[in-house]
Amino acid sequence: MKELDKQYNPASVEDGIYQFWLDGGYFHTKADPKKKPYTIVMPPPNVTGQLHMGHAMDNTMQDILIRFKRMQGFAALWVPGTDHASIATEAKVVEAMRAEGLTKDMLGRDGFLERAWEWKNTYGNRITSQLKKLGSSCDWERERFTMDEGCSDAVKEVFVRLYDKKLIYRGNRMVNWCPKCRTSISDAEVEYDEKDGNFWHLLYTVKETGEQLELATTRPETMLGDTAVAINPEDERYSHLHGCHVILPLLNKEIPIVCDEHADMTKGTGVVKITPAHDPNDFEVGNRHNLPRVRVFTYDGLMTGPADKAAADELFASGRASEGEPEVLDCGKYAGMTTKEARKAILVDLEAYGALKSTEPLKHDVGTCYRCHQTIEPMISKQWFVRMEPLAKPAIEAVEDGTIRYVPERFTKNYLNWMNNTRDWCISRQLWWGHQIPAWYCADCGETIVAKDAPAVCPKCGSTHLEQDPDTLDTWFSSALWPFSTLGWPNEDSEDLKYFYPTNTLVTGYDIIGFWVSRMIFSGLAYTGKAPFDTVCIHGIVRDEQGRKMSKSLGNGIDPLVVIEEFGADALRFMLVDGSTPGNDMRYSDKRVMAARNFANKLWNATRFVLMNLDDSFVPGLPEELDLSDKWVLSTLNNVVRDATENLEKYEMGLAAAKVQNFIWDVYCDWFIEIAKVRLNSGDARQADNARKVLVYVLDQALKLLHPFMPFVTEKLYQALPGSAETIMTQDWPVYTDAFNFEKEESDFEKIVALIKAVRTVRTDMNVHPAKRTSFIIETAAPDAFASGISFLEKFAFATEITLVDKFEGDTNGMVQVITETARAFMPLMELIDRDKELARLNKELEACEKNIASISAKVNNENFVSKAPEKVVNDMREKLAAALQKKAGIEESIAALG
RNA sequence: GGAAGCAUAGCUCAGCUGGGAGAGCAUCUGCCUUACAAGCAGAGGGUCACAGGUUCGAGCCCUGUUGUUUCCACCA
Repeated sequence: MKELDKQYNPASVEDGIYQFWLDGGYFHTKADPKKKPYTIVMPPPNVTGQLHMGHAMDNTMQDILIRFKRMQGFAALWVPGTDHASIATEAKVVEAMRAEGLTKDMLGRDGFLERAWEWKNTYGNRITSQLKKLGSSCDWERERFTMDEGCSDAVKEVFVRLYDKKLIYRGNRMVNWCPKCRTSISDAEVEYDEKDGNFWHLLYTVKETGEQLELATTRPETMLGDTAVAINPEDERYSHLHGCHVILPLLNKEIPIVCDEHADMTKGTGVVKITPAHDPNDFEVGNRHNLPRVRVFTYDGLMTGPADKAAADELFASGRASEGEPEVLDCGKYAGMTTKEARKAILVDLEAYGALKSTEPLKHDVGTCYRCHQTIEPMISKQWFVRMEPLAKPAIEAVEDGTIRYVPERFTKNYLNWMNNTRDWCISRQLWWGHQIPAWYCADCGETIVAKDAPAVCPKCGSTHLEQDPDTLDTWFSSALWPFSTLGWPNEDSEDLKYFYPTNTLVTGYDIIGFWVSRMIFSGLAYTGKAPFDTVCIHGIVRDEQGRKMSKSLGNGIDPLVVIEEFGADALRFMLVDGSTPGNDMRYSDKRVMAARNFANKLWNATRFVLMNLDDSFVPGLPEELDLSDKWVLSTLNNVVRDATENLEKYEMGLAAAKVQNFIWDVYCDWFIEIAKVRLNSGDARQADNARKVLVYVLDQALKLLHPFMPFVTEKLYQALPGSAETIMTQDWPVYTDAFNFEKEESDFEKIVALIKAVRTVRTDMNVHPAKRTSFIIETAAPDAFASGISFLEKFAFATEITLVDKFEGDTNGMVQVITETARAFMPLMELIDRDKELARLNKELEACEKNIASISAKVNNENFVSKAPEKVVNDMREKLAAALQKKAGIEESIAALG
């Protein structure tokens, strides 16, 4: 038999095993009419990314499910791929260029894209090669990229379809603008950080009455763009001002006082300044009251100046300004300042003007860009939007009617909340890296043409002066299509699409339900007519040992690759699921990785032991006769098979892992192997062979149960077993069978175990050295059970000869007595201990036993309990009472004998 | 402002449709027992956050309170 090292060294075998799997093509799955499909699409990591603990957990869970289903006989497909991550990647490429003194403008679009693709080709495989280290059994032959040809085609197809249905439109709307990334971002991409700020109380003079109207703002620099102040129509304090005007300080410009619900009477003075071009709420107010929109910031986050104004004026003069285009103010002395500088300067001037009443410190949340954490500026900008309302409706229904199920269920609410409140989705980005919007504008007649391919001439005027929209689409626009764009859509005839779609399980973190999950759901329903998956399995995030989020800025991230290198991928994987609950966050812990590593080593050594006991003549299979321990271990295994399978089917991976581990360590290693040694060393060749057969059989099954969790070590060990196939990956998942349902033997064996444990406890208590063995007399009402376990008792209870009696009548003098619920053992050990101590021990046991009896009888004697509790519960309780009474009697007799 | 999660042993966490509180780590005591010291055999350690309620019976269900984390919305 093959020799194994004394310690398992994962680093030396994992890469080889992974290569073996790749070479064997075991990850590749094709449409197979004989099998049922099971499909997972991997949430595509960013090409810019490096594997972090979140990926490790996410992919471990997916791999567990895929390996489990594959072994169950499904055509299990796991589609891997990467996301182009427009903003993140573009930022990285720009950064790399800056090091060479280059800018985007210097390279131009084509030159920049060339660089970006180069970058992608160089670094884009990093994350996928890292996923391989983890053991991910994805079908790499189907690896996709959101900007590959197929995905790009799907994107264009969707864009054109939505445009034709008027579900995509272009217009001047309020968007979140990141001046640093120089692009719009969607509402979902804005993160709110709490920052220290001020509440500045300003005074605007009412033109008609001359009174000073007080209002408060956190952003005084926007006042140059104010085109009204609002009061609530119900507010009696200001009813006399309806129809009046105020003089905007610094600009000395007359702007109206308007009545609008937006002005909240309970807040501040109830007066609010209205800047339609730079605040989402003010934008709405502006629309309601037809207020002019005056833009005072440039798209770089500077105050607008004469050139900006001139450009805008020219646009208006040309008659080409689109509807809703804002006017631009020349901010004069503030022009060119950053908003921060402008704020300072304006405050100084307001104070000098007498318009600054007071300053009040205030902590408030400021919207920042999720990528660069620059403060975002709400700006009016001409962008493309997806009309969400009609798309959201079916997506809500699909979850409400159970077509799609969230696990754990509570995330349904999270999703529905998102879907019910979603606003139109801004999908255009002022970036170059991504899917360029398939819209062309006619330079001659202004016509917009939306098509998958570039039109040769303008269909309206025949002009050839067509220019494609320079913007690209939000990254999530393409990842929303991922479950079907990766399977061949929009080609409806695609075999893969027909067979593998809809997919089954989506595994992802709760943090991207809004970003991604919801968009896949409405997209799948809208374009394929089908929900893209039936189950969304949501997991939490991995935190550091102190419970903090792992983040770059804290520098507390733990590199999974380093952990894998030291402890093995299996250990990391096991740690990430063992003892975890679906949807809950978990903490990374070195100690727990080590515990998992130790478990792998334990399994390794158990297998080593089994193999050491085999020779070339060994024939695997179950023996014809099974002894008590065989039946016990098979029965226990059988239960674990049933329970772990059930757990996996319910996505309870943590429970499944714990049960399998418990079986392997506590049942198989600690008891069955030890017990099998009796037969192995008995000198009885037939008995020894029986033991070998059961050892190998159970080990084989256990390896299969553990394989989804710890693929590497189980593969390595499986291959070392005699009679094993070439890989464990494609072996049948163990199934529950009535043939192994040995309830009686299980219970008999447990009686013996109870006695052994009791004897061990007493001996440890009394400091009896293991080498000291004694004869044994066992008094029991269940002699059959103990008779078949004599050899076990000899070994584990340190017995020399064992006598079984119904009732021990001999001299108990000098006997230590060990009492369980089903037996009473007498061991001549008295010379080793002191009688008073022994008496104290027995009395203590008696006390515990009596306490136990009291609590059980309280129940059994309670008429309400007996009449209302289920019969089984009552019977169980009665049995427990009987057993406890028996034990008590035993202890009492022992005490009497001593006394 | 709305919603959700969490609170169980010293630490980190499990605990199924309600039926006598569990694991790992840590601690203490013995063991180099022929697979494994990354191990083996034992032991100690819990008012299941608090207060009510439902129930024969509550860690689990309901209400409230406190602490904590997160998501969404708002923030003139």
